[in-house]
Amino acid sequence: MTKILKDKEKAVFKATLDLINNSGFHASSMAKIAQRAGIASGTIYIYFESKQDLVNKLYLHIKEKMATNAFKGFDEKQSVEEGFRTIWYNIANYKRKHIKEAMFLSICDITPMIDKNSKQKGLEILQPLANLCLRGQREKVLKQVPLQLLYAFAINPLSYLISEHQDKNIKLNKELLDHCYRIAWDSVRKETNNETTTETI
Amino acid sequence: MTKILKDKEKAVFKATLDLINNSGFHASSMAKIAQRAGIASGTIYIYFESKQDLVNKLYLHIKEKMATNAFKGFDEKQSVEEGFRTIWYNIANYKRKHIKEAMFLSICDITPMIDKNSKQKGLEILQPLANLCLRGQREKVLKQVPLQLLYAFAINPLSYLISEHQDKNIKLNKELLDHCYRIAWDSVRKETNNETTTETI
Amino acid sequence: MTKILKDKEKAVFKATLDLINNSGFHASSMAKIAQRAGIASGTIYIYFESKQDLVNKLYLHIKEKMATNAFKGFDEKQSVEEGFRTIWYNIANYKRKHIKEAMFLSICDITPMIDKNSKQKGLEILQPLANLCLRGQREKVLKQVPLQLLYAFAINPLSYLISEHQDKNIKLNKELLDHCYRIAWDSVRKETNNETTTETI
Amino acid sequence: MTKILKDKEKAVFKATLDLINNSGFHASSMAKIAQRAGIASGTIYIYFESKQDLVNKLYLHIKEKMATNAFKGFDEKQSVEEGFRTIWYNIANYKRKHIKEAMFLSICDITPMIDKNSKQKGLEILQPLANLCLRGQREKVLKQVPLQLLYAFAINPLSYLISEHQDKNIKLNKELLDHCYRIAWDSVRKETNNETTTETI
DNA sequence: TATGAATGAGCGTTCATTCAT
DNA sequence: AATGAATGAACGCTCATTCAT
Repeated sequence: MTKILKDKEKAVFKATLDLINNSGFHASSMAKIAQRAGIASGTIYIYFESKQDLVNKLYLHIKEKMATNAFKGFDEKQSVEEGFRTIWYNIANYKRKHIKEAMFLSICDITPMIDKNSKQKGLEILQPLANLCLRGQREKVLKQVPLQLLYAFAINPLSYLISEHQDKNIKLNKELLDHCYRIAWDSVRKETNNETTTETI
Repeated sequence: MTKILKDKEKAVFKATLDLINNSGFHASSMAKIAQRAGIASGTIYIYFESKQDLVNKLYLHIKEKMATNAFKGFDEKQSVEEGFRTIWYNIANYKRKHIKEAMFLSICDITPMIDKNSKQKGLEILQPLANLCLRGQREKVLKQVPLQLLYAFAINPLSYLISEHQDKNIKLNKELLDHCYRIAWDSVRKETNNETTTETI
Repeated sequence: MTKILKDKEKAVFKATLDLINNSGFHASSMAKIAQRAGIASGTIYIYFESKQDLVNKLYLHIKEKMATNAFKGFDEKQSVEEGFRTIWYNIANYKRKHIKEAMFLSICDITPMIDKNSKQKGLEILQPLANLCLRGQREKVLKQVPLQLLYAFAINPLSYLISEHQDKNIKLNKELLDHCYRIAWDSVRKETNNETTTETI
Repeated sequence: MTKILKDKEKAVFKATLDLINNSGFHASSMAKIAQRAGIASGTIYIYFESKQDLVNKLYLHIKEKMATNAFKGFDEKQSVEEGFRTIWYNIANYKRKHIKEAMFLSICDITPMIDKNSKQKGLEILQPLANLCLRGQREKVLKQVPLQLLYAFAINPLSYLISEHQDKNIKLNKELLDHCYRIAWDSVRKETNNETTTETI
C-alpha cells in the first residue's frame, strides 16, 4: 500500500519533517526545505504540486507507515484484549522509535495545516482499530461509550507522553510503558461489578 | 490577578484567538487580526510589542482565566479525591464553555508558537494541581508514577474530546462528562488489590 | 537677530540635534525626539509645522548662532588679514566648543535634508565674510580666484578636522589650531613674488 | 582587484547611487531602487543580503574604483612632490568625471550610513597616499603635522569644490584645477625660510 | 497648551511559485 | 529531470501626523 519513494522525495520528506517540527509550517520555506534536502527549490515542484500538496502527502505517508506498523501481528481472530494490546504496543513503540514522525502527526491533528480531505483519509487508516473496539463493545469487553472516549483515554495520551519524553521530562522506558498500558487498558475495558463504587470503605 | 483589559486589547485578543484557531499562527497576519478587531494595524503595536508578544500574552491570559476557574471551590483541606474531582470538573466545564480558548491552548502546547519563558509561566499556573497529585501519592491514594502520566491520562484527554465535540463527532453533555470523569479518576487512583490482575481466569 | 526660544523649543532642538547626529534624519523619529525632549510627540506640532520645518529651523538657528559668534570683534574697518584672522578663529573656536552643532551643519551641507530655501538663507548669513574676501581681492591681498576656492581651502577644512577631532584621531588644541590657521591663511593670501615657483633650488 | 559586476548588480548600484545622492539613505527605499534599476524588489536580495549590505558594497566598490584611478602612474620611486601631484590630479580628475560617485563618497564620510567595518576598509584603500605623506615628512618636504591636516587642506576641499561645480556656482575647468593644485601643494609642503613670517612689513 | 492613542501608508524583507536554461 | 534567478504580493513593523480630551 505504501508508495515506494524516489530518493529525492525521501529527502524532501525528511527535510520537511524536521523543519516543520522545529519551526512550524509557515516558517519552513520551500527554499529551506530544498536546501536541507540537497536539491534546488524548483525541483520540489517536479514531485509535488505545491507546498500544501507536499505536507498533505507527507502526512499520509507517515500515517500509513504508522498504520502498517500498528497492525503488525494483529489478527481479527485474536481476542479483543489481545488485539488491543498488540495494537497499543505497536503504536507506542512506533512513536517511541519515531519521535519526529509522532510529533509531526500530533501537530497535524491539531493544526489547520493539513487539508480536510487528507485528514479524512488519515482517519480511515486506523479503521481496523475502530472495528476492534466496536467488536469489544458488542462482546461486552469494552465500555459502552463513544469510540472517541476510548481513543481519548487509551491512545491519545501517548502523544502527550512522547512530547514529554522528547522534552526530557520523563523517560518512557519499557517499565513506564507497561504502566501506561495498564492505565490505558483499564480506561477502556468494562469495569467488573466490584469496581463500580470508587469510594469503598 | 488577571489584568483588566482595555476594549481594544480585548478585541485584539478575540480576533487573534479566532484567527489562529482557524488558520494557525503564521497565516494569521497582523493586518487580518487588526481588520477583524476593527482597528488599524499600527494600533496593535500600542498594546503589544510584537506579534510574538501578542500571542504570549494571549496564551498567559487564557491560561490564567482557566486556572482561576480550575481552582474555584478547591481547598487544600479537601481530600485528594474531592479536590481532584473539583478541579477536573472545573477544567472540563471551562473547556466545554470556552471551546475556542481550549483549542487555542492545545495548539500552544504542541506548536513552537509560544516563547519558552511564557510556556514555563503557563505551567506554573497549574502548580496547585501538581501539588494535589503529589499529596495524593504521599497519601497512597494516587498511582506512584510520574505526574506526567497522571496528567496524560486524566486531564489531557479533555483536549481531544473538546475537539471532537467541536467537530460534532460526539456530544459532550453532562452524562458523557460523568463517564469521562469516572475513567479519568480510575486512571490516576491507586488500584485496590482485587484489581491488580487484569487477566483473571 | 536670533529668536528667543521657549523652553520646549530648546529641548526639541537639543534632542533633534543629538539624534540626527547619531542616526541621521529618517532614523530620528518624532516619537524619539519627543521622548528625548521630555514632551509628548503631539506637542512638537504646536511649535513646528512638520519634521521638515523642525530641521529647517534648527539648521537656521545653529547657523545664526555660529554667525553671531563668527563676526564677534570683527569690524569692516579692520585690515583684510586682521578681519580674516578674527573670523577664522571665531569660527574655529565655535566649532571646537560646539562640536555637535558643527557636525550637524556639515551633515546639512552635504545631505538633501534641508530645504533649498533654508539652505540659501543659511548661506546669506555668512555674507560679511564673502564681502571681506571680495575687498581682499580688490586690495590685492587675496588670490584672484572664485570665492568658493577660498572657502574650500580656508574654512571648509575645519569641518573635516572637527570630525577627526570628535573621532579622537587628532587633538585639535590651541597649538594645532595655530598650525591650521597658518595653512588656511597661506591658502587664500596672494603669493609674494618669490613664492611663485615651488621648485626653487 | 575590483570585482566584475553582473548586469543587475550594476543596475542596482547605479540606481542606489542616484537615489541616495538625491534623497539620502532612508528616503531611498528598496522599492524605488528596484524600480529605477528595472527589476523586482525581491531580486535585489539575490545579490545583496540587505539594504545595509548594498550600500556598504556600493561604497567599497566606488572607493576601489577611485583608488585604482588615484594611483595610476604613481610609483614609489617618484619624488614626493611628483607623487603627490600625480595622485592629487588623479583624484581631482576622477571626481570631476565622476561627480555622482564623488558626492556619494562625501555623504558616506559624514553620515552614519556605512558600517564601521566597511569604512575602515575604505580608509585602507588610500594607504599608499598616507605612506607617501609620511615619507614626505621624513624627507622634510612636507609639514610636520598630523596627516589629517594635510588631508583636510589638500584633498578634502575637492569634495566641496565638486559640489559647487555640480551646483553651477563655479566651473572647475583645467585652469581652475591648476589654481587649486597650487593651493593644495602649498598647504602641505614645508615652508621655505623666507615665508615663515606672514606679517612682513 | 499639552497629551498620546490612533491611523494607514510605506518600510525592509521573505516567500511560494514559475520558467528559461 | 534539474536548476536557481526572478517575480511581486504579503509579511511584521514604524512612522509623521491628527485630534479628542
